[in-house]
Order: sequence, then C-alpha cells, then structure tokens
Amino acid sequence: MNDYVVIGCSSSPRWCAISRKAGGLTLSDEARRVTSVDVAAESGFSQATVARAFSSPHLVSPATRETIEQAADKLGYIPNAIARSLKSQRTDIVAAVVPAQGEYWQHALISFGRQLAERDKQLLLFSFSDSADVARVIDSVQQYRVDGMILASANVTQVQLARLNRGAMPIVAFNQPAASGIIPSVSVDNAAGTAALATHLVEQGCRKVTFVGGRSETSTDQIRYRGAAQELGRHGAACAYLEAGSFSYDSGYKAAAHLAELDELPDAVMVSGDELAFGVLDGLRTLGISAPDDLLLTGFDGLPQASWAGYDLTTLVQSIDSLAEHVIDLLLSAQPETEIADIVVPGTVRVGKTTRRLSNG
Amino acid sequence: MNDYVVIGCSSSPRWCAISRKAGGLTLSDEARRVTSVDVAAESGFSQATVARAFSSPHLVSPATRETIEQAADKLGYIPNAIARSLKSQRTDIVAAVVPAQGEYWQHALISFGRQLAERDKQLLLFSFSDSADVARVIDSVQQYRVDGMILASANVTQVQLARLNRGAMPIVAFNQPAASGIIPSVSVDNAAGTAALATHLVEQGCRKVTFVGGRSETSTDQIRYRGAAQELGRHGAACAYLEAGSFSYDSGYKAAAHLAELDELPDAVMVSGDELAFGVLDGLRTLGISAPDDLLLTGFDGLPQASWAGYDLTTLVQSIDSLAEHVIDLLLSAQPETEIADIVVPGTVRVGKTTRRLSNG
DNA sequence: TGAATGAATGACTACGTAGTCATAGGGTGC
DNA sequence: GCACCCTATGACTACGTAGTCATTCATTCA
Repeated sequence: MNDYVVIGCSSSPRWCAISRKAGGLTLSDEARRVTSVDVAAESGFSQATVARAFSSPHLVSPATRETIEQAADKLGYIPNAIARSLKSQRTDIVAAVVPAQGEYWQHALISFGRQLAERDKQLLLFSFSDSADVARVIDSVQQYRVDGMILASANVTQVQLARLNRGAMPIVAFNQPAASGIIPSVSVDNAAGTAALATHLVEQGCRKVTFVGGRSETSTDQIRYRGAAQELGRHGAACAYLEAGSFSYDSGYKAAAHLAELDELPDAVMVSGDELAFGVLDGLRTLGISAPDDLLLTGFDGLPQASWAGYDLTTLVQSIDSLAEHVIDLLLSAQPETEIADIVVPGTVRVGKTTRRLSNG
Repeated sequence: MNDYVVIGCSSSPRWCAISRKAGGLTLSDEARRVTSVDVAAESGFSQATVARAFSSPHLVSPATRETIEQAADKLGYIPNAIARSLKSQRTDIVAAVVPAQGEYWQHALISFGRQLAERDKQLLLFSFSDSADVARVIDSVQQYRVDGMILASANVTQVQLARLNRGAMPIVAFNQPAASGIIPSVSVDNAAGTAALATHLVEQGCRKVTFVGGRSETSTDQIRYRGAAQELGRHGAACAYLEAGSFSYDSGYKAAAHLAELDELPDAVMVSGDELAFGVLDGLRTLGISAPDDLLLTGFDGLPQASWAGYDLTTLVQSIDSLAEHVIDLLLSAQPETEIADIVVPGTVRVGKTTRRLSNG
C-alpha cells in the first residue's frame, strides 16, 4: 500500500538532503520538497482542497480538514509562502529602511517588528550606514514586492521618491518631517516637544540657552531648534545653535568641550537627541561641569537609558510604540483615495534630575 | 505606433493605481504590473532574453542589453524577486530569530543586517518577547523558504530542533551555547571570557567575588559562572552566585539592593551582562557604594555604553561583527557533509575604571 | 415533489521568472 | 571548403499556490 518513499521527513540529521534507496528504486540526491500536491495524493483529496484547508479552512469540511492535516503532518508539509505570494500578490511582509546607527532607530525597529507580528506580518530589514546607499536599498525593496515600506531615512531625494511612486507600494515616512506632505508620514510633534522643554527651562529661570543639534541639515534638527527658539523667544530668552556633527554619543562628548570653551556657560543646554545628550552630559562631567548644578540639560526621544539612574535625563518622551502603531495602521489600511496623511503624535516631558535644581528660585 | 498605454509609470501621485482612458479604450482600475514579458514586447526581444539581461547579463550581448535596459526604464520594470525565488529556489533572504529585549541583541541584529547586505542578502526579522512564541515564529520562518536562519534564542527545545531538521534550511545558533553540538553554532568564548576577567580581579587582589547572573537556567549564565568560579578557585578565591532574574537594567538595579544587604560586601562583583551591570552599578551608586572604591565590578558583552564615560566599565568585549561574520559564513557556505560546526570566538578584556584602583597593592 | 439553495469539492489556470534545450549565425582551424 | 565551436537568442516549461468556474449532492421551501 505504501509504495512511495518519504524523504527528509523523519529524523534525518540536520539540513542534509538525505537520499534513500528502497526496493531497488533509486531516488535523486536532492530531497524532494513536499508540496500541496503531495499532500493531496496522500490524503486522497485534490490539491485545491488541500490549499483551501490551509488558507481558507472554513471552506473545507471538518472531517476533510482533519484528514488533510494528518497527511500534511505525516509528510512534513509546510505551505510555501513564496508561491502563495506570487499567486495572491501579497507577501505579508513589510520592509523597514532604517539607519544602522543610533539607539533610537533600533528601538523603533523592534517596535515595528512587534506590531507587525501581532498582525501576522513579517519585517524585512534594510539598514544603511551611508545615506548614499538608500537609493540602492530602495531598489532592492521594490523587487520583493512587499506589502508596504517604512522609510526612516531623512536623505531621500525627490527623484527617489518619484521612483517609489512608480510602484504600487504603500509607503510611510517615519520621523522624517521633510517628507510630510509628499508621502504619508508619522512623526512626533518635534516643535511642540522642544517648545514644552523650553517652557520647562524658562520656568526654572533659564534666560540663555544653547541648543546642541546633531546635523543642521536634517529637518528634525531644524524643526526641533525652531520649536525651542520660538518658545524661548516668546519669554525673552535667547537660544544659540551648536552643531555636534552627528547624533551619536561621541559627537555629544566632543560638543561638550566646545560648550566649555564658551566665554560664559549658558543657563541650559537643550540637546536634539538623547544619545547625543548622554555624550554631552558625560563630556561636561569630565570637564567638571555638572548638569543640574552648573547648567540645566535636556534631551529628546525618551530612550530607556534616559531613565537610568546614571543619567536621569529630562527629555521629551516619544511613545515609540504609539508612533509605530500609527505607521502600521497607515501602511496596512492604505487607501489610494485618501489624502496624504500626516500624523503628528505629541510627546510628553519627562523631568529628570538634569533640570531639577535643589534650590529653585 | 504607440498603441498601448503605460500606467502608473509617469508622475502619478503616490501609490494610487491610476486608470486612464485612451482613445475609447477603457483600462482596468488596477494598474497592471510591468513584467519581463512587457519589456520583451517593448524591446523586441524574447522574455527569456530579458530575464537573462537582468539575472545573467554576461550571457547577453552589450547592444541587446542596452536596448532592453532602455525598454525596462521606459516601462518602469522592476524584476520580481518573489517569482525569481519560486523558480530558482533561492530567496536571498536570511531570517533572524532574536529576543525583542536587550541591547546586545539589537546590536547583533544590526551587524547581521550589515553583513548580509554586503553579500546581497536581506534580513527577515522575527523577534519574540515570550520564548513560548519561538515555536510559532519558527513555523513562520519555514514558510518563507529563506536561505538560512539565525537562531538567537536560548529556549528552543529538542522537539523544535527536530522540526527544524525536517526542513532543508541551514541554521546557525548564535550565542546559544546549549545548542552547540546539536546545530552549528557560533558563540563568544564565555568560559574563557569570565576566566580572563577573574584573573584580572585576582591580580587586583580580590579574594571574595559575587557573580550576578541574569537567569540561572540559561546556558550562557551557567558557563560564564563556571568559567569565573573555576578560575577564582584556582587562585583560592571564592565565588558566590546571585540571580538577578533577567538580563535587564532594572533587574541589575534591584540586584544591587540584595548585594548591599549582605553581611559583608564582596571584593568584586562580576555581572553576567553589560546591561545588567549598568543596573547593578547605578543601583550600588544610589546606595552609596562606589564601583572602584568599595568594590570592583565587571560586566560582559562589551556594549558601546560600556565605553561611555558615565560607566567606563571593565568588561569582556565580544566582537559582534566578527561573530556575525562567522554566522553568515556558516550559513551561506552550508555543506551537508560538513560536521556540525561549533565556532568559539575569543573576546578581549576591556579594563575600565570600575576595576581601576587609585592605590593598587 | 420539483425547483431552488447552499456546501463541499475538483479541474484548470495564472502568477513572473529562470533554466534547459534547440537553433541560427559567425568565426576558426586545417 | 568543410567540420567544428562558440555566442546569442528563442521556445518552452516548471516552480507551488490560490482563485475561478463547474459539478455534485444534500437540504429546504413552496
């Protein structure tokens, strides 16, 4: 009765494709992959019914389903998502294009992954170190016909966006204010965020503030600075801008030296990102300048480390999970007729000891 | 002459599929996807030649290639990686199954992504918070017929490994010592690492050490502890084990309280992971116990933050890039006949101020 | 009881590509 | 001038699935 030989389905060691000889029948060295056709033959139903048993179980009678599942188990059948995608024009994969560096992006990435998993989607990761790579990366993404793309790079040119528009792929820009209005985007309210931090500083009596930015050409930096400067201006306080060069810890550490070289220390330093702020804080400490005592200091992002006792940084907390949820919602519910969405999520100020004066006037 | 209408290729807004009516000809609302067949028609060559022009350019004459590329550009053709994968049985995708929490994993992830990108592979991310999810995740992975899988979970049971072996998918375990010998694995030399740190502590005069582990049931913890305890024993020093509960900062912070409650402080605290160590360090500081002065403290992993001035932690630096490179090499060169590889990469001790006594006897 | 309805299933085909085989020339060696 | 080889190309088909349509059979309603 059992006149076929099942290959590579029993306890064959590791991933080697085991060939077996049975009854004089010589099989190829390649282990044949088990398909829905094999399961159909084993179970006595048609391939169509087997496919339905897996993709639309409600269309198959319980008894049949049971039989098919047993046959599938016996053969070790696993549906082929590639073939499914080709046929159904859906991959259930979302691509994320994110910078390789930076704590913030790493946390965002994990959040995307989690939210997508909840909706039975997978995350295809494309990270880039040099923003010149972005174009190449985007070409790659398009080939995979993913269901959507999360774009977290500030360095996409108009030309690149045009190329993206040629495809039929939903795209959402993540924390990339420059893209707002061009492609659907989700960001934290950067301007309101730094404004809120500025208000807090003014309340602490600050009149002279230096804003330490990562890279001045990023829209993020520009908007955050403007938000701070305007709010400070409204209260008659000054706000200078100092560029650190990047958003990394090291850049912040070095920027601290520049701050210390100023003729007069500012009342407060507002830093454009938390990671950068950690660097500034440590740099200043090394130079004997303490955060709550000699000047106040704020960050931006609300990274977990900001809450660590070693830093306890006043910062603007972005709810990354909430941002990510909006991104995924936009992607997966993408309606062609909808106008270009531009979702701005407010952040909340976290007051740490870097702005908490012992004696407060 | 131009009796067809190209759809969605010009400057159509965003990703909407634009329908156009031309000369009484009504086209469907769905933008038709451009395939190699369309490019063939446009260029005058066959589909086979078009496919070759993209996948094996050397088999096509330069003139033909040029013509085809122009036609492809005109139509906005992008090769379909899904169809290619179905036909070629290669996806050029590697899956990574990693814990959602933990700085260390995030860095590893980024390193995997970078190394894979260099080899024109993509990274499909599967993260899990609860290790109970791992089985479900692994089922998902198998459906995508990825070219390989990086497994960075310590909680894969024998049964799950057996299921994996049914497939023909190369797998490499990453920093999961328990898997060594069962599936190919790559890890840092945990035992030698803690032994080296222990040697360093002994040289600093430590006789009484407490090892703070994350979770005692993980093989990582066990091996690291054993490495430390044996080396300390060889020098007549004692080594107690304290379980923090997880490898997170918070766990470390809480574990510090337990340390402080001991009748007598140890000479040194060895912590099983850097993130955990940051927590211990901050927790002790809060309790008035300073790292180089009241006791020495070491971590493990060599996270970037360990070098930050705020911590300056003595730790065992794992070269994540080097580990990742070994992982990718193993995956992509997977030879069925090779015996199960078990690559152990040495780490290096980084001496920070947490073990640097001002006055050294 | 006959027609209508619905559930369950099978036959067939399209999805878009790449590899196999066959074929047509153009060049080379003798 | 013939046999040979190599390059460039085309026709054809398989990859594994899911959706469309047709068919069968049981059930329901008038």
